[in-house]
Amino acid sequence: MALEHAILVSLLEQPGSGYELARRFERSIGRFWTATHQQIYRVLKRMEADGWVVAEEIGQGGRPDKRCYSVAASGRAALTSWLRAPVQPEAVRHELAVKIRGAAFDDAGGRATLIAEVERYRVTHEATLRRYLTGERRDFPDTATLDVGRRLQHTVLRGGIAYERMVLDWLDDVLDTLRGLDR
Amino acid sequence: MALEHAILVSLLEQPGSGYELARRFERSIGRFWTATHQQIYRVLKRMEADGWVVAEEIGQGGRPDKRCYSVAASGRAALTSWLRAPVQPEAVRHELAVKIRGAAFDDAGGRATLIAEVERYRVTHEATLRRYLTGERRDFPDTATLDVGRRLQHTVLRGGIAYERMVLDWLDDVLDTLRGLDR
DNA sequence: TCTTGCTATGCAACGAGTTGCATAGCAAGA
DNA sequence: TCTTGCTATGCAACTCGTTGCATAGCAAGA
Repeated sequence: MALEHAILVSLLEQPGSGYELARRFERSIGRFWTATHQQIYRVLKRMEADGWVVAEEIGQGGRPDKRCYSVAASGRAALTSWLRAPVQPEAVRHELAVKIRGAAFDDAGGRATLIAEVERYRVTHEATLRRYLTGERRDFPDTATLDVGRRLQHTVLRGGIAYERMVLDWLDDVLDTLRGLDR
Repeated sequence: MALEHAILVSLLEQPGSGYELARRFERSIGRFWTATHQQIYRVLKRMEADGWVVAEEIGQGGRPDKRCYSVAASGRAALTSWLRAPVQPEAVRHELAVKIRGAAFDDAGGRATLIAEVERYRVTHEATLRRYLTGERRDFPDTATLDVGRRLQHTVLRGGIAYERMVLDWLDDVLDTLRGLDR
């Protein structure tokens, strides 16, 4: 029941179409709330029916019309009351941790495969960290002069950076452990 | 499609009933894969129908029978092939991050409420970290003499500890930022 | 020219996860 | 004695999320 709220925040930061939202979820918002375009379109429909957002039809000659959404008063009210409600505890789903414990029940060959997978996984997290750091330099060059919204965005990004650094350190630990088992 | 595999790992570490599994998911496994008892019972039924696990009925005089599950050969084979398959990228869902960015669209009163929420949230993560550290001292006192399974369990626990420490540091950062906005 | 890929939206079917409720006996404490 | 809480399992209804597919025109490069 929270994709609505992520969409409201994104639309308040910048109105846009379902397609544009889907791309933002791949980049910015999707760092901490993933969603596919099908999900976004479906939820936008419901939000429009509930009067949380309003759409402006934009014809584009030939192509399907683009529906540019922005937040209505009742959507903003819904967001406010959600913002003030208690934070729910996270539902953790960490597949890799399950696989690592499962590695006790595989043989050395299987563990070698897992080591290769962890290395690949590590590369993607390295790339994510680099992307975050590049974005930080680009979007938040001067910390002193930021408005409220930008300061909050920067704090969330710092959280992403801290997370990626922690993951990379832990993956090194995991690789050491896995390599130590069959040697 | 992955709760099955978390259950297989847990049953290989120690056979048990649906109820016992549910309690393990609250404590140990649930640190990185949450599941309710309803989900676990339903999936166990399916796994039994597929021949992945076998149940031993244990009458207990009066109470409903306890069904003690253990992993069958085909379940173990299914786990092995899953262990060797590529690790899926995590689907991140971090409600608090959405609320922090949303705080730009609330007033000082709303942000004060959020600060109180973040403080409460921080207390729960402090408690989690303490629980992990206590468990580490209890279950892994002597690192040198551990078998394969225990070493892997310890590595996963170290990941949990690193995660909680990172979260606590970040929450301090978040609190500083939020408090700085309306002062 | 042909193919690939991008913008832009959407349906249908399925699988995963949540919530509320129900049963039922035993044990411990107020 | 009465209530609360634990062990132990489960159904039904619902919402959330994923996967596969479909349309349709334009732009860029092989």
